[in-house]
Amino acid sequence: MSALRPSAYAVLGWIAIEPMSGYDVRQRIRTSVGLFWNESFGSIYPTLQRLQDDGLTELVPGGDGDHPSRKVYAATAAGREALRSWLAIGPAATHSRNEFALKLFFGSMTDPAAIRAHVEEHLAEHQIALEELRATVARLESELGTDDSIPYRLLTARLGVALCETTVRWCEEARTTLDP
Amino acid sequence: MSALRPSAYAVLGWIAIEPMSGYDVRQRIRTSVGLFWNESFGSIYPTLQRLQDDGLTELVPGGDGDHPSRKVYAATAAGREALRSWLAIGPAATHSRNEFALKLFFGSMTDPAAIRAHVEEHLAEHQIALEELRATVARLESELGTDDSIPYRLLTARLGVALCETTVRWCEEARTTLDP
DNA sequence: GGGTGCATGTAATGGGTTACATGATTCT
DNA sequence: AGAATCATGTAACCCATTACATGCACCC
Repeated sequence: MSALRPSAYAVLGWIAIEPMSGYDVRQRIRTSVGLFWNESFGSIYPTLQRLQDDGLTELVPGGDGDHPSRKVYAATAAGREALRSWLAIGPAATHSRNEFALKLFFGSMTDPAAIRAHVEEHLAEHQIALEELRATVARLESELGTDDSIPYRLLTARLGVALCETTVRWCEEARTTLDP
Repeated sequence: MSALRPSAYAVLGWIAIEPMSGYDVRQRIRTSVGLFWNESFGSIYPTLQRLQDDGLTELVPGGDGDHPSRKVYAATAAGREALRSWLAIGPAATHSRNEFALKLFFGSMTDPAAIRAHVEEHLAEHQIALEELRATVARLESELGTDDSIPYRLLTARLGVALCETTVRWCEEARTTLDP
């Protein structure tokens, strides 16, 4: 029985906040910590199986019978305890694979117009992400006090906003610098 | 013959800037785009073999005979062309695995003191990274005009500085928010 | 002599992405 | 009726990390 990977805790964490399906977990990860973490279905469903086998989650009645294949998972006491101890140990170093930054770095070795286009695209993407994150922050602020998880989720969203704002500002400056 | 991965271009890119060894490539990646990309030896050496097989790099005399095992690679014309076209196509979406952000997000489910400790550690790491990046920016600014690659490397370093500054600021605010 | 840094490489493991496969439901 | 969304799952492939293995050089 090998140790659970961070991916497993990303899934378990959401289930511990609120019982939900694998499909839901994916949506939630995308729209909450999506900037910092993501999981594909091909990872989530096997992970869910593993969590079940280890007794960290359990199936609960799915509410409505609209989607018969839908399976709703909840965290067990053992699951919450596993999560608690994993969260307490120091996080592994972040390793990102930012292809945009890589291509920018080697930008002198291709067409300048191509790099300018990459910057524009990067800007557009981050402007969209920024709007979404700001909406998330506003929503979480209004939900303060309703759930213990909100303050932490808010902090994370605010980090996302701050990083996106910085990226957007940098893109706008870079656009000027790279202007032909 | 499958397509080259981004990793291969990260290696090839540095070799195209200046002929160097696999060991050098690793150092350069760490101290330049390290915040956005990293490669381990276990990835670099096989990649180098692959680049050789594809005729994108070639071995050149190593300069001094101090380290007889040292192999210095240079980019061929074909290598530069492969790099040029890869750089021009739109970068794939960034996917980061930021375990710190993940643990913060689920922070309500563990000891608050543990999360505060994570924030302190995150702050310390980014303060160090920030100093290094500022030194890099200063060095690159002094080297402007000596090489075509400098302006792009400078832009990348400035993005790193901006993101680190934002992270440091966020940590300092979070420290206050999480104060017991 | 010992520790650190330079230098190259291999092998195994493991896990995540991608693509594939299927089917129900809701909305236009 | 068709498109989009909800929903679960499998299989293969790939590749990156990790650990292992080796040896020289330099400095204290």
